[in-house]
Amino acid sequence: MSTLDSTLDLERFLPYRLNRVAAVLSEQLREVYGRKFGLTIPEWRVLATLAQLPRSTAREVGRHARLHKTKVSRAVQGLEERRWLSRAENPADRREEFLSLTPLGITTYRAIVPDMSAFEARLCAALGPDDTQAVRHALDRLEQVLGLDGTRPLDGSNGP
Amino acid sequence: MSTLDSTLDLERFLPYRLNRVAAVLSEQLREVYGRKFGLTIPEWRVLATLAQLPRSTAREVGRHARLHKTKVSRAVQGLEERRWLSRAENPADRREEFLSLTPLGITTYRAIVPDMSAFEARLCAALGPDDTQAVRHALDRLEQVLGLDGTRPLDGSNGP
DNA sequence: GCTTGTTAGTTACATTTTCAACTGTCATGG
DNA sequence: CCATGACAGTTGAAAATGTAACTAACAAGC
Repeated sequence: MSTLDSTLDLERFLPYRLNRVAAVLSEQLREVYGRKFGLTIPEWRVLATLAQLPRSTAREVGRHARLHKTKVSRAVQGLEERRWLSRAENPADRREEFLSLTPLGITTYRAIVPDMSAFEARLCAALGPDDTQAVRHALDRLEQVLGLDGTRPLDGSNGP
Repeated sequence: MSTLDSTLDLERFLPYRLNRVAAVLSEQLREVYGRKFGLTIPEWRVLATLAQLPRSTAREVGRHARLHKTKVSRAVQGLEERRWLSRAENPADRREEFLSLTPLGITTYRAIVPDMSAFEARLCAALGPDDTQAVRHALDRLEQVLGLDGTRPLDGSNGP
């Protein structure tokens, strides 16, 4: 099949395949939280992260959600404008602020979650239980190898 | 661990995990073809696709590499400016052009491929043979479920 | 020939993302 | 105290991307 000995077949190249699959899923998901709730991807991630880890700082949110600090900063602004998030300066270190979802933000989040869960459930149903498990295992390993499993130093970004 | 019953744990959410893994790989790869050769992601994909399928049209490249036609158009412009690619109008249908890599383009491609292959080889080595196989299987299934395995109608984009 | 509809590819414009420089705060060491 | 350097977060300008409208070419029916 190769025209050249040194040809790389994109269709078999793991990073490319991963990316393509992730891009399709991302796009489909954006239908849910984007079209329906007017959220950008970083905004949704910040929302979801704060629902899970209330009173995080922007830096912590970025580290957890793997968002560059500028994305976090702008997402926080957007969420704050919509009154879905509030800030509280940390008196012990006035450089940083604790971020929390407002009741309105929590309500929005709760309205989104079932859609997201349903989306994942459909995906898993299509895969079937064995292959769902296989996908999870593959991700476990990839995360370990890439140092994404939490046991890692981490530079504070996910590609800026 | 959940603060709310209706909390979605991002760390366990498949689309999010896939995305994060893909983002890290992408970022690391861009070090190779980006920093070293000044290529954008679409440019690299067009280059790789044309190395594999010479004399494709822009549309064919886009379909194969899953790039929106605007990305293909701009990538082709960029590659042409660098004299890595040339166009030849199809006389049978003057709307489309056959795209080919120039000798210079092929040289560049051949200079990149070993880096890419080495990158993948390192990844697979870190995973070990069994888990590499597991990752490939997981991707096979995901591609099937998402209709990315070539057996699909396809709308000509990968998210524009 | 002359519609009408479709397709390949480009371009214009708005939104997003990136990158670097910046502000204000903390920590350390003189 | 007051450097010096590090760090949290913000901002502006440049680059990339997404969307839609556009041009030019084909194709089918009249």
